[in-house]
This record gives sequence, C-alpha cells and structure tokens, in this order.
Amino acid sequence: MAGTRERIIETSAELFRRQGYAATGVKQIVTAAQAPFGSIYHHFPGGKEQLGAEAVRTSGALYELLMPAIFDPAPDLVSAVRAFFAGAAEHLRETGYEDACPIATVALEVSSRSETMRLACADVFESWIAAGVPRFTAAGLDDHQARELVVGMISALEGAFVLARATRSIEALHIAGEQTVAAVERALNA
Amino acid sequence: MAGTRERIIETSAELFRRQGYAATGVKQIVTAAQAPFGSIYHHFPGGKEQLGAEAVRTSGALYELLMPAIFDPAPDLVSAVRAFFAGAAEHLRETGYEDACPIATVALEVSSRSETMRLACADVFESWIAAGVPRFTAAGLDDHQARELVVGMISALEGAFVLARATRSIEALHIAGEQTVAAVERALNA
DNA sequence: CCTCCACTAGATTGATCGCTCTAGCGAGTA
DNA sequence: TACTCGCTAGAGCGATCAATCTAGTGGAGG
Repeated sequence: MAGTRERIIETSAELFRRQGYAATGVKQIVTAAQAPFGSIYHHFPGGKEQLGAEAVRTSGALYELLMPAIFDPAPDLVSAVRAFFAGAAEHLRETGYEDACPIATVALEVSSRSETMRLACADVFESWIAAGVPRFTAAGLDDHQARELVVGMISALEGAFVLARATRSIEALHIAGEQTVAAVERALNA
Repeated sequence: MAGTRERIIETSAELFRRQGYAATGVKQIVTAAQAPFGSIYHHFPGGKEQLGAEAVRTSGALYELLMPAIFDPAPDLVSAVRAFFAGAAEHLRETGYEDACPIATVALEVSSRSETMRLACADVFESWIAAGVPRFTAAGLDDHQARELVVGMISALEGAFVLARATRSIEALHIAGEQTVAAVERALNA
C-alpha cells in the first residue's frame, strides 16, 4: 500500500476540519483511513499532537495553492478577490456547510492547550499571508497596504465561515467578500 | 449556596470558550465550579449537550450587552466601531490571548455534530446582529445597509480573533477594525 | 538462502469519558 | 414529630480515550 502515512494525514485533516481536534479520536482516524492502529505511532511517535500538527501544516500548504490558482489567472485584483470569496461560498454550500477553513476550528481549540499545534496554525496563517501579498503588490500596492489587505481578507473569510457554518447561510460570505472588494478598490484608487 | 446552576453555566461557558466543547469534560466543569457532580444532571437532564447549549445562549446574551454598552455612549458610529474593535483587542491581549469570542470555538466544533447546539450558536449570532442593526440605522443608514455592515463587522471580528489567537498578535484585530470603519464611513458618505 | 528493518496488526493498558444510581441533607408544611 | 421535595453528594457504570506492547509480515541487501 503506497502512502499509509499520507492517507492518515489526509484523513485526519478532513476529520479535524469537520469536528475539531479534541472530538476526533485516533481510533476514528485509523478506521476512516483504513490504516492499522499501530501504524499511527510508528509514523507519528509524538502521538496525536504530532499528527495534528502535521495535518494542519499539510492542509495549510494545500490551501496556500489556492492563492496562485485563483489570483494569477484572474484579469485583475478585484475580480480575483471576488472569485476567492465566491469559490469559498460555493464550496461551503456544496459540502452541506461542512468544509470551511481546514484549520480554523483546530486553531481556536488548541491555541490555549498545545503550543506545538498553535505554532503550526500560526505558521500556516503566516504562509497564507506571504502567499497573498505578492498578488496584491503586483497590482501596484506597496508592501504595507498589501499585507493589510491580505490579513483583512483572510480575517473576513474566517469570520464569515464561523457565521456561515452556524447559520447555514452564505450571507456572511457574500458580505465579507464585497467589503473586502471595496477595501481593495479604495486602496487601488488612492 | 445561591446559584449552583448559574455557577455551572458560567464556568462551562468560560471553559468552552478557552478550550472548546469536546475538550472540556463534565468532571472538569464541576471541579472548576465547585459543584457536586450529581447536580449537573439534576439541573441539566439533557446532559452535556443541554449544558453546552445553555452556556452558549447565556454568554451570547451577556455579550449582546456590549452593543448598547459601547455604541450608545459613543459620539458617533465610527467612534463606536473603533472602540468596539479596540476593546476586543485590549481584552484579548490582557487575558493572554485566551478570551476571544465566547462561542466561536464551539460554533465551529459542533455545527456538524449537534443540531441543538448549532441552533443555539446561530440564534446567538442572529441576536447580536439584531442588537447591532438599530445602532447603525440610528446613524441614518437603511435596514439593508445596516445589516450588511453589522454582519461584516461581526465576521471581521470573529476572523480576526482566529488569527489573533493563533499568532498571539492583535495585528489582525487592528486591521479588521480599520477596514470595518472604512466600510461604515463609505456607507455614511454615500 | 538468511538477516535485517520498515511497517502492519491488534490486543491490552490505565485513565478518563458522559452518565446513572442511591443515599441523604435541609428547609418548608402540617 | 413526620413527611415531602429540591438539591447535594459521590460511588460506580460501561464505553471509549490516547498510548504501549508484542508479534508477525514482506521486501531489500548481502
């Protein structure tokens, strides 16, 4: 079997995203991943915490790819931002409001309990920001403006996910998207 | 002893906010609340889920009071929004990045696992929006504009909390606050 | 061939989970 | 005093938790 370790990480990431870190048992992970129980502690001697941190970093890296995938083919920055939020809203609705941010739940859960995992989450957020900034500077904004807009965009998206998942509505995502678009337009026209 | 039930709810709400729903055990709650174990199931026959839902609604109602407390004494809407984010940032920093939103962690955790608790979270968010809207219409905005700005404000705050807690920095809160202020100013000057 | 080792496989551990159970306390009524 | 009843008090339930343990498998190197 090729990639037991990878399969465990991917399955963990999926489960963590839907139900969080604490609510997901190691047994549930191996069952869903169709992996033997013992393999967990062979591949992840640090136990559940190490597995959690790796799952966060892996799905974080995967989502970072959305930046080039969405922003680079777009005709302009504003269209890209709009597509970014529209895509998130569509995906959330399509998955029955299950698949929002892959790490937000975990980030809130563990940031007071596990420094290892908190750092993994912080690194992922910082990598998303770093991946987003050049797409904004390329549109003529300076580094400071670009960072502020990217951080604002990610914050708006994450918060809208929270409301959207609880209320089963993509209203918050639409609003957050349009307000981010307005912020970008304002910076471009200054 | 006056208010064992209330003490249990308040303690639960605090623990849920810091570490989430699944990671908080009933035993931990009774220990922290200095309450007898049996009292939990006397006061909350629905078990942990009922306790969780009540904790969400109670702390939600408590936070709803921030709307009048911050917006009504402010000289104008923009100052109020600024104070709203500044207060959140200060409180988060003062508590060592522990006390962010009282229900966001729970909302993300349970919205795919417990319909009872998901509804409690959704009701709380909707009540916050309902409490915020009149403060925005009082400044001359129409209902539709007001709701969009309030939903955007809460989304921005929630998302900034996620980033702030993970990165141990209030940068995201400052940015989210200023972008919300800009959105309000734009609506007022239109 | 044999050895070695990465990996699979799952039984088993002690601790902890949410929850149920019975017992009894103490204030109120008669 | 006698009885009720809201609540306290915690022992104990079966289930499940993360993690450890030993045993065994299969392919590569010599």
